[in-house]
Amino acid sequence: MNKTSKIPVPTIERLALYSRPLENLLDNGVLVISSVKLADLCGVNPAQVRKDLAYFGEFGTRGVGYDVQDLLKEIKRILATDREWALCIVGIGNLGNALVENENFRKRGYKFLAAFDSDPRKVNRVLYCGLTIKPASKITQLVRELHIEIGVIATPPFEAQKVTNLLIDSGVKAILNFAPVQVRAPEGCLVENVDFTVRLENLAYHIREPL
Amino acid sequence: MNKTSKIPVPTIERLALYSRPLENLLDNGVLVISSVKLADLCGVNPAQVRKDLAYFGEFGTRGVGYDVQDLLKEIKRILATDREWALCIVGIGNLGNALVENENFRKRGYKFLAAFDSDPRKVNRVLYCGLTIKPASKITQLVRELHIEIGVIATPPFEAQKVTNLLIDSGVKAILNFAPVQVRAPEGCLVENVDFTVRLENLAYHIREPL
DNA sequence: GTTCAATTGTGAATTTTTGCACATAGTAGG
DNA sequence: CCTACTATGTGCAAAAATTCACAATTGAAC
Repeated sequence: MNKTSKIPVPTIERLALYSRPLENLLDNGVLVISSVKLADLCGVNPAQVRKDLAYFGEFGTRGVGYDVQDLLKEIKRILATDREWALCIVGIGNLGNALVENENFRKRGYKFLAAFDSDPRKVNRVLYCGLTIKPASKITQLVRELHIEIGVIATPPFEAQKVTNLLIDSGVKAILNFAPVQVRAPEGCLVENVDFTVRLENLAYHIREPL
Repeated sequence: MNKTSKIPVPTIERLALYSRPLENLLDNGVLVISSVKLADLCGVNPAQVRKDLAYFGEFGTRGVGYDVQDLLKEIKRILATDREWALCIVGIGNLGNALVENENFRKRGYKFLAAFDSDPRKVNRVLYCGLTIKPASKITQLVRELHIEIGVIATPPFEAQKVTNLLIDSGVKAILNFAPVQVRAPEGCLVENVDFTVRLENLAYHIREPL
């Protein structure tokens, strides 16, 4: 197989999923894991695990399983999390603040190099992580100077699209949007919209009394 | 059609998606919308919109489109967002605080009735939204008393599974987990794991230099 | 009241994703 | 070296989801 051309999108999502328990296993000194056990830890089918991995190569040993350390390294290579990524965040409200201070991002190589807000009362405030909040008017200049690749949006909804356009014009390649609107990007720029209430509505649908 | 039995999971996700622009349209006095326009606003295929809606009934008028107000009402009925839901949150760090204070939840009928933390220094602190942080030891009692249906977890990862078990034993029907671990629930209880870094890794994969 | 343009609802075709089932290959014990 | 056991990698079938394409219906214009 080994054709990068037709990798299912869900496969990529699951690779990220697999890497979480693998990190734990590595920390706990587990050397080898089978597709059955890994699948169980992630709540998926074992054949799925094997097939997902097989898209990228043969990482296992028949009769044995997968070397935890090797497998984790391969997954990180595939997902490009074996390097650092330069991020910026726009909108330092409660959520924006929680995101920029989140150790979890940093630990995985996602580093916030700039934080922006359009509220003059917030500009120049120094965040716990050490960043100084810059005015939104500096977005283009700083994104270019710092070679920022991914923009994170945590503004109120009515500003999200404007900020998206600005970030894209400034050269970011992808956007992670937490504002509760579907922002649109031109061909070639990637956007992920994360809307917590969509997740809640999904839960609510499934636990509600049937119609 | 109209068989609730076999509704695709992605259809439910999209219904929530459709409701966002519909709310805007309603506010802006737009009375009618076609599947083509709605699909365009949500970045999906028009046939998809029609098929998704058709699972639940015939809400449109041929040659005309969908009445915005009616359609929104139907979607809310389907997703059970035409009622209020009782939530609690466990873990009042930066993220937990951002979630509990988030106006967006409240506006859609998701109301936090209790907030818990295991850190004695945080217990009894009063949040901006008016809630007083309670010790984790009160979870079972309060979840029962307040008839809380959905639990939101924003604890550090190593506590998430324990809290999940506790919440389920206390009677919540679903859990929205923001801790970066895959928590597991017994048969019958629903869990959504929201991991921001998975979303970032997905973006990173797609914008990275090919292997 | 006839025609035309618009738009839904849906059967059928297509594409995508998942899962089974088994040949293949490695390990361990005697 | 042979047997028994384990676990991967994958062809193929099944299932799920998406998209096409068109008949059916509506409103509007003349």
